[in-house]
Amino acid sequence: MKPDFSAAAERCPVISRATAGSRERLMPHARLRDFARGDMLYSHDTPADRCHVLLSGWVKLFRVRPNGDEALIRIQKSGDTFGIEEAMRDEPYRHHACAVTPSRVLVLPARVLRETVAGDPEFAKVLLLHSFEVADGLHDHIESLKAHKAIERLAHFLRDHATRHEGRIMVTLPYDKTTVAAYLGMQPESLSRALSRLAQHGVRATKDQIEITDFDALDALIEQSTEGQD
Amino acid sequence: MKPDFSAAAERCPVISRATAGSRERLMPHARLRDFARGDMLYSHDTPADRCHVLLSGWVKLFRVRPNGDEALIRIQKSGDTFGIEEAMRDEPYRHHACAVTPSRVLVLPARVLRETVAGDPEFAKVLLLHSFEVADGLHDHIESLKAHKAIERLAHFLRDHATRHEGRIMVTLPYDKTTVAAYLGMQPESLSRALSRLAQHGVRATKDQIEITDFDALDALIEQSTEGQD
DNA sequence: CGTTAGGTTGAAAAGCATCAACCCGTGTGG
DNA sequence: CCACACGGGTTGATGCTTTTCAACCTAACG
Repeated sequence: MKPDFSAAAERCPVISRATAGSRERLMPHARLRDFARGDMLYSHDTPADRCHVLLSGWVKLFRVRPNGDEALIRIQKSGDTFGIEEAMRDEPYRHHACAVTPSRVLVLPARVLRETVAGDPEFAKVLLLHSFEVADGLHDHIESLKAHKAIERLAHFLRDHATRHEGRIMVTLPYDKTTVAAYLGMQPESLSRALSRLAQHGVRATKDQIEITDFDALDALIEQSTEGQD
Repeated sequence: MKPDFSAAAERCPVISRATAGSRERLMPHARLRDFARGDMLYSHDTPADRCHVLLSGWVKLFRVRPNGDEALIRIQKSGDTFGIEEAMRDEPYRHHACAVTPSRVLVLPARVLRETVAGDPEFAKVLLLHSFEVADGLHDHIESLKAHKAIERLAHFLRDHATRHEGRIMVTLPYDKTTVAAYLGMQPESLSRALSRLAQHGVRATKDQIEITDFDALDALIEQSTEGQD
């Protein structure tokens, strides 16, 4: 049917692994929605009547504490799914979801998701394996929050987001620095200072570009906290 | 069959919700194992040929960084399951598992688990919902690591572990303080100091007993960081 | 008894947050 | 076309939080 959908499906770790039957059951109910930066996809504690597959852009999942602070839970990239947990259980969403860049999203009714799981054991297994992968990521995130200090978490983040570009290793921050800071569990000011301190470790940060000039030096910083003395 | 098993099954969020058919398939292959404090249940990067249900005691899941530091990922209590993710995927374990108190564990071969999932769609769904609940806990943990400072995380921990006892609210730390500190993402020294500072907030800590003398005061501390000024 | 493991305490330093000022590119309205 | 305000980001000064390192305590145990 609509060409965007099948291309999108390939990138989604859930839909791309679903059987043809499940896809045919799911996709007719899929709607495509576009969100501008700052748009809310859904709100904490509202009924999870739909789940989402991110086709492009970035979406943050967060809670708001009464003092107004945001606690950033997760950041979703293209291909990621969210709202599935709550939709499967027919519960309210456990957090807010907000686009941090312009984003295109595939929206599926919760009811259809549940019916597909009920009708296709293979699809349940796909969801299960996907859920394990998400949990893996959460474990890694917890480990880094407990074991690394701010500058190391940032170094790790940069390494993960680096891309080669005409022989140079560049990092384009996927969203604004305030959000990066929240994701890494630090204040924006600390992020700014950490970034300048990384100049000593192979990172050159200019106005709106970050280049890794010495990948090994950056690596050494990351591995150092991880380096044996025995 | 063996009486321990059925009693245990009721407490386990996975097995208690499995169908009778799945239980009959699983339980004949279950073995009961006891571990002393400090015993390893399994090691990081070894083949996950079995998964575990904790019947009593406490088990920590952790990684070791080359410098010898332990990064504590999760602490499992009675009824919790671990190793399922890896066993389902036939992958190596993603962390070490070690008993922090004497522990009794139900051990199931990975093969039987996978066969049960393959044979019973309902069981896959139970696993899926369980996996969601685990992820919920990880989200909460991440939020608290990012948004709360050490003393608040400790206050929260104490509140979660408090039990009424002849009208008094007592907290018995389930395992040694070094492990509690690692779980909360702080150094043992910081835990010790945080605990004494909590004396100002309705917590009396003696030699090996902790009493919450003013539950509201403790609550106030936890909610404070969460308190609106708008 | 001496030893050891787990825990506490103190002093000093590092790390990070906070608050305020400031910078700069962008957009808006006079 | 300019003045201005605004959001995002940076910088500096300051203080709180947490770590680090060392010493010390105490209950348990051989």
